[in-house]
Amino acid sequence: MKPTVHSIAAHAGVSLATVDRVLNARPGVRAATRARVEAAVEALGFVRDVAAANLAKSRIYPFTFILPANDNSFMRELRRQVLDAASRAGVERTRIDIVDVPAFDGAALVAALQQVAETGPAGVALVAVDAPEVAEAVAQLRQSGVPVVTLVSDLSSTERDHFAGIDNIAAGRTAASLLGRFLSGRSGSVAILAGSMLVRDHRERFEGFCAVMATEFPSLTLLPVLEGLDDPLRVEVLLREQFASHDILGLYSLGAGNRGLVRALETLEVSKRPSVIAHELTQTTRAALEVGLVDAVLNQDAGHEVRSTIRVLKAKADGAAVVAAQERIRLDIFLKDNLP
Amino acid sequence: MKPTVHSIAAHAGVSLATVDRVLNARPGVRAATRARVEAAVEALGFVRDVAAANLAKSRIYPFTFILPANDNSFMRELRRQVLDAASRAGVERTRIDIVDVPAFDGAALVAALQQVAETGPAGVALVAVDAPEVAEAVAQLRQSGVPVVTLVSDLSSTERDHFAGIDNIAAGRTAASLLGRFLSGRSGSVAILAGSMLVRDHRERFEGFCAVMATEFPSLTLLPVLEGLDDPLRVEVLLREQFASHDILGLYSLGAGNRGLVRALETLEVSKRPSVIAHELTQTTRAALEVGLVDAVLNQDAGHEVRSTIRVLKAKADGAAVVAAQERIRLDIFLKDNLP
DNA sequence: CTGAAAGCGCTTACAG
DNA sequence: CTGAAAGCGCTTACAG
Repeated sequence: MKPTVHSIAAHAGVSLATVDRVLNARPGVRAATRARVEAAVEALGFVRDVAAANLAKSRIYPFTFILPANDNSFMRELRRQVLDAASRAGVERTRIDIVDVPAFDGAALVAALQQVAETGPAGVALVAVDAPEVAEAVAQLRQSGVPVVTLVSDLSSTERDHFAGIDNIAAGRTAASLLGRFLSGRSGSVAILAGSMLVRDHRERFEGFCAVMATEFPSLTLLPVLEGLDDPLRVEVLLREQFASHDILGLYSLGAGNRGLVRALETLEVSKRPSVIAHELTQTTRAALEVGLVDAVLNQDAGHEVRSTIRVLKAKADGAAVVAAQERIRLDIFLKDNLP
Repeated sequence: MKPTVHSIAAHAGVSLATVDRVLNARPGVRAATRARVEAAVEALGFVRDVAAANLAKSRIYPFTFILPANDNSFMRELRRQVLDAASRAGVERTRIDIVDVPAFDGAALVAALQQVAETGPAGVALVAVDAPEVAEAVAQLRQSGVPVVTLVSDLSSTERDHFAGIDNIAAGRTAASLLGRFLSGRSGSVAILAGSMLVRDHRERFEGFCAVMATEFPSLTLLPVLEGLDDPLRVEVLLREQFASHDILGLYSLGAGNRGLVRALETLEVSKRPSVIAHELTQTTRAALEVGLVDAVLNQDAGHEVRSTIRVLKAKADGAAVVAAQERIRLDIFLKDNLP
């Protein structure tokens, strides 16, 4: 028989209430009594049944997701996944609230964090803007005992409990490695299209991409980064200008706004189309893969990120262990041959 | 307030015991009474708290994994992951037993299935051998109400509740697509190394690979498949023979025994080494990726497969829904740049 | 500082 | 065919 609070109480010669006080580190237990209970826990190898505890507490975990009001496919998908999780909230004893903030706005994020703190959440997830004031607000939240998970885009500091997102440096390196091999041995120019160099995930992809290109594919020349601000129209204009002035062998689109990318590619004669690697599997990039306008799509699974965030927040709230491998967010690589 | 069995009992004017009988479809309830309870469930939108039910039942789910006693790295890893899950079994209310069977042996698998059925499991997972008698044994198990999940290698028939494994045709297609692009435009021979064409996953990878090669890379010629039986020694001998008689541009290793592959590759001068795609990230393939002997490794995450199997078996045992996207096993593509 | 009793939402004998 | 009561493993007022 697995030991229960009853076994512990009997073994330590105390009541259930006292066992509970010790197990939950509540005050008002004499040191000697506490020691007896702890000894019993140790001796019997007691491990508490979280489900039973939650039932007794009628516990539900109020979690808040702070999401940027960014209107691109990926963020819409992320939001959809959070709503999806919210719809399962009943079964999972969670309540999931979404708070919207303007994108790329550290001050707004800080304000949101402070406001959310008031509501006494059991955990908070946010798409971080990598700024010191945000790190500070997160640190305060954590000091008040609220676990915090960064989602998709991380903070530089270690001031969060967990990051649910991909390794963006590895993503950039992988893009370079694939593109370099697709262009094997050829010499020429490679275009790079980013959203904004102010966001950490874009910066990291860029960094990884350049590092591998420089060391492994010296015959390829990187053109200056185009900042498309994830805006399809702007992306299209920038690319068409670049296509007009350079022969492009390869292109790495490391941000969003890929509708503009596709439109620009379509203006090129087939023989002049570059090898292209883009990020995030959306309707647009999927269609582009299928017709061969894009060669590979690097993806992060928003559903996995959201479910993982919830599991981690729950575990942290309970002081329980996390299955690390389960929470690692993979870099998915899609060719037209392995689309889901 | 969420409705509970008490709300239902009150609404229907019956006792808790009767509510329970109806909810669990137990006999001994008059049709009219049953209807009243069902109406109450419907009216109040009741959904039962599985955790509370399991607590009341002191339920643990006895699951059995039937694993081939195949001594290769992947199967060892799969077994390790099952043991890992077994070590968390207490917390998850499961008990996990492993039954060993000889590899590639349908008759032994049938015998194991029948023997496991005797023990009254709440669910069974097996690495399937794709034979009619196995399908039949699985069908019988399911008819007795035991959910069955195939793991890694599937049955042709639909006689199982779920398959926890990758799409092997897509894997083969992806290998061809990558290899074809890595060799862009060049003409020459491509070698294919399989374990055994008797196993469904290897056959499917081969099929997908050939299909894409034929339609998209006609300048590459496929050499006849080498069957290495997942045995490193045999693999090495076969490959060295082939290297002696042909110039090889590319190589797809779709089975195991990759220690032999690496040894054979090492005998070639650097300039003569082919582009290589292999399966399953193991110590051997990881090291080969890192030194550049292998260009890409296609992988299935054994940990994910095992955890997914357990979630699905639990859900099936409870008649609950599965989060489909969560249970999809991805084809991981590893270059040396995105190793975990 | 400590304990007895009731309760979380469900199930299980047992009695009728 | 139906119900009252006890119990699963834990927590929570309340009383002392």
